[in-house]
Amino acid sequence: MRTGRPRCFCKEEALDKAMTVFWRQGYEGASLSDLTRAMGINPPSLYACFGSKEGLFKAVLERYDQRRDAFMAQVLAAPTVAEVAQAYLMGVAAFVADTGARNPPGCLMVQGGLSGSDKDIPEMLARHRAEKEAMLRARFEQARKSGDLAKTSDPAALARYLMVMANGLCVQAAAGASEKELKEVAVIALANWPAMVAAGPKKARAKEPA
Amino acid sequence: MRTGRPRCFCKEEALDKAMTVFWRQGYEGASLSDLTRAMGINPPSLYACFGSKEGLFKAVLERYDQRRDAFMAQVLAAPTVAEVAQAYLMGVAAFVADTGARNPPGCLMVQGGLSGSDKDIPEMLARHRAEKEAMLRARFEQARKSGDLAKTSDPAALARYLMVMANGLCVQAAAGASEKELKEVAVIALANWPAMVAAGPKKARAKEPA
DNA sequence: GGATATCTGTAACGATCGCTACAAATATGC
DNA sequence: GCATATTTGTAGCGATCGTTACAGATATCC
Repeated sequence: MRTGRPRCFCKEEALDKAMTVFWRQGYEGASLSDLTRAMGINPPSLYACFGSKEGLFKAVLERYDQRRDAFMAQVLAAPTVAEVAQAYLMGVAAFVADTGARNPPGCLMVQGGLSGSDKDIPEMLARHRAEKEAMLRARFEQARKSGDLAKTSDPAALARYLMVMANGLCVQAAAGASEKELKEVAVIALANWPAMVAAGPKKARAKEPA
Repeated sequence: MRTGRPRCFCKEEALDKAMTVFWRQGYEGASLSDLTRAMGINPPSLYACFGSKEGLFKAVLERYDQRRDAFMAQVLAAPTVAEVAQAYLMGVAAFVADTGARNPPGCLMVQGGLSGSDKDIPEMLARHRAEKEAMLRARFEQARKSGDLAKTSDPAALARYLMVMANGLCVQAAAGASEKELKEVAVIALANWPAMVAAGPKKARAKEPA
């Protein structure tokens, strides 16, 4: 066992407390005093454990990812692409609406900071979002090989479409939309999914004038 | 004419300079020194003209709205709901991708601040976004009365769907997505629009487990 | 029971935050 | 020309920012 005075707080609990602050107020909007107050510790403990505010945010983000990994695995395990899409969008809609009051509405990877005085945090969050998108894309590419998805379809664009929907749901949730309202949107987005992936998106229409 | 020493800067130009700072860095990420440096004026001039940082942001947001009013009017004037949807999403995709380098990528109403240390700015931006959504909803309600949209369809949900897409495109654009990538997503979102609005979204599916 | 190592709370660091007091500068009204 | 009104640049306000020095507290090692 390690020598020295032991830590007086639970690292995981402290990260959860910090997560809700970053989630609700964003990276720049969360001050050190906000964080230490919520975590129930003093600045030196925070810095000894996490190094800096940005280090704390990284640790929070990793914990956030861990929590969502189970959800993503469940989504990707769905047997058909249509069911993957449905599980993903309906799951996101349920998650980002503040159902249990355990978390703020929206998503840390969006609320955390789309912009800021420097680009570190926005880029970090963008990388994490891109990672989720890559998972969906890989699943769709696999489906195209196995024949579940038409050869003419574009797995990358379909994955991006789902991510755009998910991020849009986050924005709407942060503004106070209800789970019912978000699921109505998800249903619309999914309504024609089977027909769409069977035929593939009509690429020609992308060249029409906006 | 007014007495006293005249102003040395153009209010509109100053607002445009401030707009790009708020757009790129968000409300909280934009410091007074960032703003005054970009605007080419000193703090007292800013405060005499706009009252406060929040006052400046409000003025910037109003100017932003004015710029987008022409676009919204053009969208709403499209003859059919399908063309309204297409004009809106393709127009947004073109706008939020940093085409001309005249503006930062994304949308001020999203990048400006989804979260923050206090809720004033996020709520202000949410109201402005809701205003655009209300315009689309009114257009769809009118279309339902005139028969362009099926009686079984839900104008509010359709308008919300378009807003979710638009906001999602903003998030993706802020992370560096190209206009081509965004338009591919828009095309997917629009691909089945005519069939959808003819039949109306199937409400029953909203009650399926996520 | 020291010696050592780590964590704790207090208290404060320099830098920056949003904002403003003040006097010089520059216009109009008469 | 003189009084009045408004804007300008300088310079700095109190508050808060993220961060850390320091000494006391509490554990293990031997």
